[in-house]
Amino acid sequence: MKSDLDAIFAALADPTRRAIMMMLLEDDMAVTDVAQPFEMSLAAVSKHLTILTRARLITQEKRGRVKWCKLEPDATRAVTIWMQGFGQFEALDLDAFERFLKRELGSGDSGQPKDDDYNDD
Amino acid sequence: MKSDLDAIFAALADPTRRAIMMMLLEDDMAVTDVAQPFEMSLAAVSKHLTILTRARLITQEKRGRVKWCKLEPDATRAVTIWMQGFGQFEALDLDAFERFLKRELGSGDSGQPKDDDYNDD
DNA sequence: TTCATATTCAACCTTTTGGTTGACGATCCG
DNA sequence: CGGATCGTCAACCAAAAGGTTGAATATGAA
Repeated sequence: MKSDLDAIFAALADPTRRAIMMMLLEDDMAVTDVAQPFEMSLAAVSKHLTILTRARLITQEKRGRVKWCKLEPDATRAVTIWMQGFGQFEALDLDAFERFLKRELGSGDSGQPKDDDYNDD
Repeated sequence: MKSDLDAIFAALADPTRRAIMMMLLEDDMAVTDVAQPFEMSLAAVSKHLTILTRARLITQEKRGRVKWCKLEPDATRAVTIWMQGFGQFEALDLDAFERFLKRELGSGDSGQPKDDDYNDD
């Protein structure tokens, strides 16, 4: 079972998808409108939107024949909490980080170490 | 030319690499020691470390025959600033986000829209 | 009904990613 | 010196990612 963070980071690793996120920051948009500024097919953009949706970074709601895309700002919370553990950031909430870390490590990822010595704190 | 964020997010999308980051949170480590808990070859882990290094999430310093890996906490700053634009986070610094966004959009990524209407605020 | 629009699906292709193995260069130790 | 250890390199491989095109499905409008 893949971690949520896998999907979220992978989704954000693509510049097209980050650009889409920024576009949606201004307003909700239909798939066709999202696609318009890009030099690629509508099908390709549709796939990008699917990836963002599966990562729960956006939601898509169909009204009539138009599918509206909107940001899901809560999704960035997991990432921000994760990131905060690493920076020497003012807003560091180490407790939240620890709790998140336990859940993340407990999810049985195949990429995880077989030995979790470094995990018991 | 690839954005820094491409490399950073891509690096963090892999659970092995995130686990490595968490291990390094506790202490600097030699490559062999980083590899020890994982069920994969030393060469594979060495590649993961190279990817983290190129993303500037860690640094590697060779002393004798041992290469020490250590976290580079500043690197997470770019991500955190980027993320903050999306969440409804207390620590939202919209100015920093806007400046970062301009630089990111200005970097001539092939994945970027040809039209930047959504960018002029 | 018929036509146009909105979006996805399916098949396909190329490049990238994440892993393997074996050989190699560098360094420490006896 | 000779042998063990540390780490990378090179060649290779399978699977996933990101794109294409053309056909299919829904819905809206005339």
